[in-house]
Amino acid sequence: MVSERPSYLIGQAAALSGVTAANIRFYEKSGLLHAGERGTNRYRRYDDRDVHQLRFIRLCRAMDMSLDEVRTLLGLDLSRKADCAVANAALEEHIGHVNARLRELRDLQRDLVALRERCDGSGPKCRIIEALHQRADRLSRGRAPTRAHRHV
Amino acid sequence: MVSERPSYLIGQAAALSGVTAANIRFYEKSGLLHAGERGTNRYRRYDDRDVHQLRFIRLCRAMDMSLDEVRTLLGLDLSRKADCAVANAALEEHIGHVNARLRELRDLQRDLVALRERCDGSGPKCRIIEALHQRADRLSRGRAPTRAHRHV
DNA sequence: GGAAACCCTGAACCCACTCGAAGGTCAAGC
DNA sequence: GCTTGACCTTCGAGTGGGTTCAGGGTTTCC
Repeated sequence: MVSERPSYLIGQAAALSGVTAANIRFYEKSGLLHAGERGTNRYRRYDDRDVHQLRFIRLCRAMDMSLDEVRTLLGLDLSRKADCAVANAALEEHIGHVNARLRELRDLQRDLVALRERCDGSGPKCRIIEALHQRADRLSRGRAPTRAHRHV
Repeated sequence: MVSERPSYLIGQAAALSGVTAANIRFYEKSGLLHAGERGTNRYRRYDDRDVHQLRFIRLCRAMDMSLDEVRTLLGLDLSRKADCAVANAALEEHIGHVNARLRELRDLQRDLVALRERCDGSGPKCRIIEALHQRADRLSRGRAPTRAHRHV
């Protein structure tokens, strides 16, 4: 009896990696996961390296990288100097995105909490909505672009 | 000569509100903005209240509310006590979302910076990608749901 | 041999936009 | 009166990163 490398069906790979089966198929279609050979039935088969790769993708996604960024990282060769520089640059840029988003969210958070404290439930009008409308009026003066978000 | 209320074409309303013309049409189709009457040509016409409403929507969107949340707020009557409670609850929930997202991003930020400091450009392998892969392995032990994000 | 639990594909749907094509309207200038 | 160019109209499709569904095939267990 030959000891074979473990081979998983998509559901098992999903359970092991934390990526849903539907999403695994989606990643395959998107070129992030190589479409390996299938069994006699046409079921997909995965091994430990695939599961690792799925976890890697999940980690990057949890870090808010786009699938394009993940694709780039997956294509890098760890032992090449040039590729290391690429990874560095990608990371640097990504940290910039996250920082920007973090600043936005912190400002937003401050605004929201200030808003909440305006409404004590008494008074003839809802102060919250009133405040929002006043804010909208002030928005009129200094006009800014609608979309401030980057991909993160 | 009768003094008429100002009436804007969609492009002017866009310039005044900071919402693109295409987006204004989209909001109308989505039921956030009432489709008013049109002129003899079939051009949309807007007045100052419409522009205000657009700014209000833009503000809420900048606060990362979903269009559904904005629709709710727009449907509220400022002078009704019950509606004020609704606004309060919506805001409370929204603050919760933003807080959760903020926590995630802060953790992420810490991780990314720690990652960056691992790579000094020397050594035979890229430490960044290596570290990411190790992290992916550790991810294996404690499995978590793929999607941690809410709408914000 | 029948039911439950798994797998397959392809397509539709989600959100919040964004863009393009193809055509209608209007004011200014020659 | 005609052209030019800047507006406006509608409709349809595309984006990213998935999720869900319909309509099947396969495997496993009792």
